[in-house]
This record gives sequence, C-alpha cells and structure tokens, in this order.
Amino acid sequence: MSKLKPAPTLDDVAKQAGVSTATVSRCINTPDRVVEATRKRVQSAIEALGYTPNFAARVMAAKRTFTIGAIIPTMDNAIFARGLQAFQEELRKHGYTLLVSSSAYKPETEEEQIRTLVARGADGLLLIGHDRAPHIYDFLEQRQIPALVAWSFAAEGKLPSIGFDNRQAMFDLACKVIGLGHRRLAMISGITRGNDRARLRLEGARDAIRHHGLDPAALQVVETPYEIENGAEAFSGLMSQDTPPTAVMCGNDVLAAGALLRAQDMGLKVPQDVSITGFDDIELARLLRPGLTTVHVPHREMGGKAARALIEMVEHSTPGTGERLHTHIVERQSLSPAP
Amino acid sequence: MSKLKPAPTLDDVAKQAGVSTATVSRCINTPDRVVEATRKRVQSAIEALGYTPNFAARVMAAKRTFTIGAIIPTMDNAIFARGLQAFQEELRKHGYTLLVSSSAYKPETEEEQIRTLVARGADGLLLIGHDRAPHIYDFLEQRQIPALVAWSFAAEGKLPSIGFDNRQAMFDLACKVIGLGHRRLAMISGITRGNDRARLRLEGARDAIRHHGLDPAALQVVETPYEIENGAEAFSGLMSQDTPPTAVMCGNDVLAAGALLRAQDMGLKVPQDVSITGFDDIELARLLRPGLTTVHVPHREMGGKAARALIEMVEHSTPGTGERLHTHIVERQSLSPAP
DNA sequence: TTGTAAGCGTTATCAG
DNA sequence: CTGATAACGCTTACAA
Repeated sequence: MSKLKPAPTLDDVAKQAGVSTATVSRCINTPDRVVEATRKRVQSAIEALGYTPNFAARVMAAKRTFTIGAIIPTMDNAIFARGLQAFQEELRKHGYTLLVSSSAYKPETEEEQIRTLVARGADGLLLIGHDRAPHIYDFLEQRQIPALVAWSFAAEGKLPSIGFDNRQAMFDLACKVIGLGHRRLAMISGITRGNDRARLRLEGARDAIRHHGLDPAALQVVETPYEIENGAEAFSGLMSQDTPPTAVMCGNDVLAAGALLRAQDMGLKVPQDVSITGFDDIELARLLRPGLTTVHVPHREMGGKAARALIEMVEHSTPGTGERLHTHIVERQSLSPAP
Repeated sequence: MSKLKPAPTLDDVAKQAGVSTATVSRCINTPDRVVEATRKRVQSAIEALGYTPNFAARVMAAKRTFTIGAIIPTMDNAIFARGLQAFQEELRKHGYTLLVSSSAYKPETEEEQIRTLVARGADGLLLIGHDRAPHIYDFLEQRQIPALVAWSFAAEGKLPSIGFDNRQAMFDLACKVIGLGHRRLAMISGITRGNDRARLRLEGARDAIRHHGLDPAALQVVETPYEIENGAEAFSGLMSQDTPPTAVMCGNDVLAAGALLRAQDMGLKVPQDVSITGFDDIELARLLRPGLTTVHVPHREMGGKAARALIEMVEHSTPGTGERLHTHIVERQSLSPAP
C-alpha cells in the first residue's frame, strides 16, 4: 500500500536532467565550471525531485565534512552559551556546521566525545581548557586533527589557544578585594580536577594572598560542582562558621548567583554583611540585585576568533596561532570595602 | 619529515590479524558470530592499531546512523536543558548518539536544521512543539523519517507527541490567579508565531478570563522574545501605566525571572504590590526570592519517555504513540491574593 | 565459522 | 564543458 520512496540520488537527478552524475556534482560544488543552460536544467531537476546530497557519501568521497566539533563542559548554564553562539555564527558564514556535545565536566566523557567526533569525521575540534590526558593530544596529532583550545590562554600549551589568562584575571580581582580591606576571604571554586580554568583562578587568588603578604589561611577554599545550587550550599557552609569570611569570591557567576540568593535567604545583606564576586559576566550577573561585581570575559570575541583560527588551521594545515584576550573587572554592587 | 599516518581501516586490522575484513566487521558488530580465538586476535589488532570505524563508511553501508537529531528553540537558558539531558541519557543507554541543534526560535532556521540532520542521516528526529509549515511534515513523511514532538501534547497532531497540555496548564494557573481576586491581569508571552507552546499558554489564560466571565480587556498581553532581559523590559512597560496590573503571568520562568528582578529595581514588592507567575519550574524558580509560583513540568520524565518512544519508532517502523504528561502548579511566594 | 565480493552515493581524475 | 570511471571504508548476502 505505502509507496516507499527512497531519497533521490545524484543518479536520479542526472537522469532527469539528461546529464552525467559528474555534471550534477559540479553544479552543486563548482557551479562556475558548468554552462548556464546545463546548470539550470540540473537545478530544476534537483528541485523537482527534492534532492539533498547524501552526507555520508559525500564525506567518503571528499574526505571533508565541513563539520567542526566542539566539546564543552556543560550546556546547562549560560557560561558557554554566548561564546559558542558566536563560534557557530562565524562557522556558518564559512560554510561549516557545528556539532556540539557536552562532557558534563568529566574528563573521561570528554575523551569519549573527542573520539566520537573524530570518528564522525570532524574537520577540526574546539576544546575548552588545556587540562587533559597526554594520550589525547597524541591521538589528535596522530590523526592530524586540527584542534584549538578556548576559554584559557596558554602560550606553551600543547594546542594553540584563544582565551584569556584566568590566573591573572582572578589575581587582579583578588587584589581589588584585598585592597578594599578584606582579610578573611573565601573562594567557592569549581572542581579543579581536569579543569585548568578553575585551577588557575584559584591559583590567582592564592597569588594575591601571597602578594599582599597575608597568611595563606586567610583564604578559605571550597571546591564544588558548577551548579547554582552548589554555590548556595557552599555559601551557607562558609557563613555559618564562627568567624565567617567578609568576602566570598566565586569561581564563576553561576556559583556566585547561588551564593547571592542564599545570602538573601540567610538574611545577610550583600555587600554590607558580606561581599560576593563572580567570574564570566554572564547576563544574570547584571540582573541580580545587588549587581554582581565580576570579571568580564569577551565571550563573543573569543568565539568568533576561535572559529576563524580553527578554519584557518583546517583549510591551510597551519599549526594555528593563539591569542591572549583581555578581561576586565566589572564593578557593580556586590563588592564593597570590608566592614 | 612529517609522517602522515592515515587513520587505520578495517583492511589494516584484517591484515594485522590475518583474517578477512568481514570477520573484523563481525567482531565489532556481532561478536557472538565469531569464535573466541579469532575475536581476541582481532581485538588486539584493533587496539594495536588504534582503529576506529569510519563513521561515514559505516553509515553508507548499513544505512543506519544510530544517531537521533533534536532541534530545540534555544540552548541559551535552562528551559530545555533538563529534558534534553534525560533524552540524551536514555538514548545513550540504547546505543544512540544525540545531535542537537538550535533554531533560535526561528521557523526558517528550524527547517534548515531539519534538512541538515536528515541529510546527515539521522535515524529519527525530536522536534519541539507542533507548529510548523505543512511541507515540513510532507518532507519527513516522504523521507520516512520517524519524528516525535515533545513539550506539547496534541492527540491530533501530525506527529505523535510526548508532552503536556500547555493550554490547560495555563488555564489552571490563571484560574488560581483570578480566584485570588486579581482583576487586572497581564501576560508576558513569548513570541507566538510558530510556537504553539506560547500560543496555547496565552489561549489558556484567555480561556480563564472568559470562564470567569471577565472582560477580555482584563488581560493585557505583551509578546516578547524569550530572554530574561525581555521579561524585565516588558514588566516595566506594564507597570508604568496608570493602572498597572496586580498580577503578571509570564509565559515561562525566564521571562518571570526578568520581571521579578525588574520589580525589585523598581522598588515594587512581590507579591504585596504585584504578583508574578512563571511556567516550567526550572531551577532558578526555586532559588529566586520570592520563590516563583509556577507550573511544574516533568522535564526528565518527558525526555526519557520521548527517547524510548522515538527508538521504538525507529527500530520497529511503528507510527509511534504519544502520551499526555501531567503538570501541576507549584505554589511558592510570588503569587498572593489581590491587594 | 569465515571469506568473497557486491554495493552504498559521492567526488575527483582523466580523457574527450 | 562534459562524461566515464575509479576510489572512499564498511556491511552483508552468499558461498565455502
């Protein structure tokens, strides 16, 4: 009863238009190598049949997928959304498709995703941060897959990177906090294992403590997963001690949002009773009350530049050139002088 | 100088193990059809060479990709994150990979993404909502691509759906609001074009007005894009009128969060001065202060069930069976009796 | 249980 | 400018 219509192939189009498959292929890929008349005929055959090139077949023959893979730690919050969006837009401008997958902040999952994307023929890969097992870099190199790191700049990384100096940025912010007279500090950090951004931000804060000749114990550290609720929990843990910190620096804005919200619940006034800072400058940071003092990261610039750099690597087999982007502190209301 | 190592192929493995390519293929796909000894030999050859099957070749030969595509309106906020996460987890359990792309709430983009995913050989598609151009359904049917709708249930939809009754849910919420004595209502709705969830939620609110015999003008409506900031803007617009509403119902929690935050900025107490409600019950709804009264959607249940239903459709070529999930109102503090 | 060989739908090379 | 035709790497009857 039901007519099974298999997807039309190049061959079908060729027959319908009365030309060879080669010509149809040319019409699609290099239209200028075909005379107008033929092209038009082929064009209408394509439309009449509703032909769409078979991706797999195309990949096999051309050994190119025009696909870029990106593996980000999470899609759950806004941290990577803007940058990735810009990355994708730039990619599309150049005819590439983006395949995204998330590693849920797990190194093992990331490795699996990398292999999957490579097996799927990704022409290039965007990875977040530099911390991963060495054999992954070997694999990428052996397979000759161009890969680029974003969200973290390191001149000496195994891979070129387009990002910023997480350590320096947090150092600057911590210096500002200390400069405001805070002497009992805390940091709610993301999990540092396999996450150089988290690790470096923490180091940056420690650097600042040292730089100002303070006792290392002046900085209390809590490591926690990256969800808003974890920030809230960590914050109440910190604040229910005998001598709670006067400033809580958070590894990112999501954690900071959790802290801020929990502060309200605990009846703590921010920044009068306790200062809170974030990192990333996502939209929420501006909307929260008090507005979150945080480190602004040029998300869109980073995404766009990463796309261009990666395409360059893919198309010209160049080693790729990194770039250190600048961040700056955005002062809003959640940070004030120590009481 | 540089040794270009092309990725090892089935053939390489076969030679190394001293068997035919067919046997290697069997070892990978149907291990029980191969004797232990051979299998082991092949296994070590695979490991020694670091072989990974070429995806495109596999797809061409098997005509299956074990890939499911999902097109969601946005990755920018948490609205779809949890459900999609559950969808993915369930898919993985059954050996499928998920390919996600976002349409940015644009019908044209969605269509393009559908075509791309189909061309890439997706075995099945998850779509959000029922509103789309008829020719898209024709295309899917002609190509025999199993597709399922989520986030919106409609018994008579062109496609089977696993979702809830957006209209009824909003109707119930609106009835509660009216029951609390509110007579000047407003709704901050998402863009309704091509978005049945937004459209139906709005209708549900209108139904409630009618149901209670109120003047249709008692419900003021603002349509706006789906970002937190749009919610804030719409809210201040609404509240700076001569006789502002006493309750503002929002099309989703993100819009509601924007409204709530803006209320604080305007010095308006929620719910004393104005009540605000959301829809979706994302994490933020619980963390905001006052907590957001909203409609709870069983995100994870929906994602898991959608995955199972879609796999069933793909593997057994069945037409697919939808399911209507239940929602309920979560009462927190942002809604109170009219002043 | 294992091997042989015929596709799968493109692209690209090489003639014409 | 256009047409044959050989890859591309894998799966899957069909044979042995």
